[in-house]
Amino acid sequence: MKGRLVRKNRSGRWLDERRGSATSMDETWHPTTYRTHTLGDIQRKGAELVGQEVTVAGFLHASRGKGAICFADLRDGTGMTQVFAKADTLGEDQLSLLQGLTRESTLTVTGTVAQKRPPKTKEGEAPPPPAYEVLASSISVVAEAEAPLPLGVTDTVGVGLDTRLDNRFLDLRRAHVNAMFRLRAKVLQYGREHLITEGFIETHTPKIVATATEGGTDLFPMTYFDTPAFLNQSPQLFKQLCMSGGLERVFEIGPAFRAEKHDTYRHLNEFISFDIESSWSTDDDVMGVLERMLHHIWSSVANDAACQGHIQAINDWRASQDEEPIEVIVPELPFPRVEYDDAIRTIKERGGSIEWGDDIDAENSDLLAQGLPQFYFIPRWPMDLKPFYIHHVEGEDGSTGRQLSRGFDLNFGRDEMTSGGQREHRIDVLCDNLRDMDLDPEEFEFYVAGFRHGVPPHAGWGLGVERILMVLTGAKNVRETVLFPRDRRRVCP
RNA sequence: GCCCGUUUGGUGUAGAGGUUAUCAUGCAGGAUUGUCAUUCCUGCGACCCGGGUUCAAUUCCCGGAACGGGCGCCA
Repeated sequence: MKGRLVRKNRSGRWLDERRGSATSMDETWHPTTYRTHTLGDIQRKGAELVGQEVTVAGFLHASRGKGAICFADLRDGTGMTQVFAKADTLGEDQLSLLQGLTRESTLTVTGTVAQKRPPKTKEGEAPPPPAYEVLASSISVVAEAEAPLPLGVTDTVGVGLDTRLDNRFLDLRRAHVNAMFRLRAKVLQYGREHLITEGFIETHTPKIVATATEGGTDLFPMTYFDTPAFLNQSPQLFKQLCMSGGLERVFEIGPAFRAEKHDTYRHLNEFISFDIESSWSTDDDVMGVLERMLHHIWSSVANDAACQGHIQAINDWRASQDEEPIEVIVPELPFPRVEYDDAIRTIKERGGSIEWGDDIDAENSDLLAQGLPQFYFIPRWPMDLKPFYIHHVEGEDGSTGRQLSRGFDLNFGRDEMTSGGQREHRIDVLCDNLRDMDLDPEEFEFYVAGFRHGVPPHAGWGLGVERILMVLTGAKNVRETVLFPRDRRRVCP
């Protein structure tokens, strides 16, 4: 954070003039029809720009001064810059236009870059590092904002989540909210980057499907021309067909739809699933892929200057809400593995009410997570808790003598991040599994057929992108991590 | 699907069976200012809907709607 350009706000903290910086130093910036420089540029390259004429554009963040001069803070996705206006350089008409402009209006400003006069500081307090401003010679109002705003972008008052989501476009203009989605893009970028280095290729499978549920959840029905169809709950069956097709290692980042009427901090009816499938692999092999990928994401975020800016924006906000700052702690490899058998024993020892063969609910997960501050795997679940496509090895029995599976979960604290496993590639076992779970192999013919003419053993997993973002950003509600979340009640906007 | 809770200006809140309904933010107007989410003055703006109890309901009761939270299930 050396050399940050900061200033103080009313609560006495220094604000980062470059906060929300979108462009890393190594990215290439091309001027557009509307601007020669971003506002972040003015601060970063201010020293060399002094005296030069620039055109900048952005939202009117705040304006001060109704007399002979006016200070207008302009904000774009890369930072903030103050515009200084006085009648003798801007002209009476344009000055009063600027002074009367509503907050959040968009405008372009042409003027000369200058170093700001330093703010008054209390005795003994160090002045902030130099910052730069634009001395306006002309302005052009692009789109005036109606007042009052349904949600004050700079207001100190709190705003309910529902109000925020109803007016998401304004909510997104707030630095810490904007930062969330820039971080989201980075997480996907680094995840993708890692899988490509391990030889995975990106695929897309259909979201409109004819088959009924593969179990465990309800689907959204729809009409596909004259045929009944559904929105897919997971790319599972299709990525397995890719294995049969010899694509070897695939990944997919795409939407999944579940029609469950849940109403919790961690569920959505449309979410982004980050899936992989890998041939000639076991559950243990793909757990390795997962932990290496998460490690890469975390260490990359920790070493990315833009990400640090986003984290800082979130922490500035958290400080104003009296919340502890978040920290990017790179998880150690390998992640702990707590087999289901051991998990049940540990939960019982800690006073949890659970029996072998039960799913591990949220309360019991809290007990299990004690002493596990980071990600941890739970491998080797009972076969009858896992879907029909999960593989098992005869003779691998739990402490009660019941068949174990090659399915695993990855948790963080009480929350499940990932579900995965080695898949059943033996067609006879697969069909038995379907029948055991009261599913009709006939209905899954398109899938079962993929196992009839040779198939490699394979394994994979599906990771909830939103839940990973919650861990990274400290968001307490999954809706915070989605631009336009779809939950039980919300389909608009 | 089950359980619990909330609903007061644009936004976030305080509060009481009879109030001029609190505060902040915002908005409008004015004064001031090389300011720093400026400061000061003046003004504007609200009790979710329907029914009941009562002399009187925004306040109590019932129902509805919207929203929030927890559980189950999952990512």
